Amino acid sequence: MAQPAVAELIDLLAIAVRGMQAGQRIPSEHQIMVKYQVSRATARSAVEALEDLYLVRRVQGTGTFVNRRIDYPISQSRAPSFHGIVRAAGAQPRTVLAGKGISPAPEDVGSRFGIPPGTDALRLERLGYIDGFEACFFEEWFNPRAVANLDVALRVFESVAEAFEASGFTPERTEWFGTVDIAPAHVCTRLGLPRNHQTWLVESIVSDVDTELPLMISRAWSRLDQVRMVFGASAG
Amino acid sequence: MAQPAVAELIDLLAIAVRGMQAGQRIPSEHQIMVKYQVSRATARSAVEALEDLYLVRRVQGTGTFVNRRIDYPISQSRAPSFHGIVRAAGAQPRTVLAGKGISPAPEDVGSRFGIPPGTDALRLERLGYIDGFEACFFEEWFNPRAVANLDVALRVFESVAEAFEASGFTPERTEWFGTVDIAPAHVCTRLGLPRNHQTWLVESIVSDVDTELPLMISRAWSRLDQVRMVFGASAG
DNA sequence: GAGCATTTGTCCGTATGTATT
DNA sequence: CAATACATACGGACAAATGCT
Repeated sequence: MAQPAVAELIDLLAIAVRGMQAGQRIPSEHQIMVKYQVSRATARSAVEALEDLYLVRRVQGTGTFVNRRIDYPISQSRAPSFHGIVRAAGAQPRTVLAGKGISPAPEDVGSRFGIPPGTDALRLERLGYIDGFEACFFEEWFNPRAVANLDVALRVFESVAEAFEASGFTPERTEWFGTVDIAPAHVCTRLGLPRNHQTWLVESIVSDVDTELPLMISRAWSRLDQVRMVFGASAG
Repeated sequence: MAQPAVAELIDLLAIAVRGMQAGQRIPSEHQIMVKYQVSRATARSAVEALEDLYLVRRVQGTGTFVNRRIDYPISQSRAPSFHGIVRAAGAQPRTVLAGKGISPAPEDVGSRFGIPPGTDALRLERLGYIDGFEACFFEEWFNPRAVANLDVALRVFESVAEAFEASGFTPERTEWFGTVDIAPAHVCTRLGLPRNHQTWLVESIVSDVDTELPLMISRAWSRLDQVRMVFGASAG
């Protein structure tokens, strides 16, 4: 044969999947096995390949479903509003508080904020869902010089950006870097991933556009199968 | 058992691999099978997992070898010199011309260059190697208003950036975006990847810093197992 | 809650093909 | 040519999660 049986099967399934709607269920491994006259192992590895291409999402005991992936632009000018970006992509955002604490800021965070070593700062952990699936995990440190009552504000507003704006700030991502890396164990757990899995990693510093006061330092890990980060910048 | 046999095996192998030097050979699947008392399939899928983590590189008929991955920073200020970045990471760069042609520039390229539709422009395809392995594939369009004799210059200098500088320009990446995406078939072939494989994709516009004249528009696909792109920007 | 069928997850053994040395 | 090592494929078995009765 010109190419291995799996490759052929992957092509056929990929075409079929692309013609389906997000959330729809694809044939089970057993059905694929019978229909295409291959062994379970072959059918399985083909479906695994589709998963590697982020075309499907598999749930043990239930089935395999067509996956959707949204574009997530990251640039200087754009404020880091999870809700806004997800909605702009036509999907349903949701965030839940996954952890909270006031504790001494780590050295690198504290020096950015311009606060004495050991100063307490608010730290939030949030979990972002897209269309009901865990997609992003945020770890955020807030500058106590800027947003003393943010804890309260966050209960009213759905996004950090809105909370900032309500406090009279105009948040802007002034510094950032992004890459793909292996997520720490506790992040994998939160995102429902196996250990040592690859994720997007975006670190950013958000400052007030007028005063240049650093408002927040955040780290965000995102599932590759849920979002496609697009990093960019332009001189204009 | 607390966790599946594969997971345990992956951990053990990952630790062993991290303690080895780049290029060294790891035990064969058969040796792993015997040593850890697992089936060939289990040993194999563990090694596949190491490959997914970019820790090893497998060569049929030869063996599996410890892989090295270099950081590849992308930012506004940094000129896109493949050689410089690879050397800075302590690895051996090499580029070869993979294709060349003078043909009418596509519309999006032409409009950026400010040339009439259908104007001929130089297009280069280059293949970048890191430590002897295919790592990046570049597709570059050059502005005929800026670098008429670049074809000649490129035979003298090892990098595009140097050729520009020799022509009196100070090249700077003025606009760019980067993400991870499935590479086109011809790119996968060049990079020695199976079809429909994920790669880094970086598109950038390089302009002269003084005149703001666009010099080059390039698209670069890079193997995830060879480079770790780090995108970033800062207000300073 | 218990029981059952379905579906994916893990694991084993075996055989053959293909590329390299 | 032979040995080695990875690539592909088959078949069978059981575990774990889910959803339904």
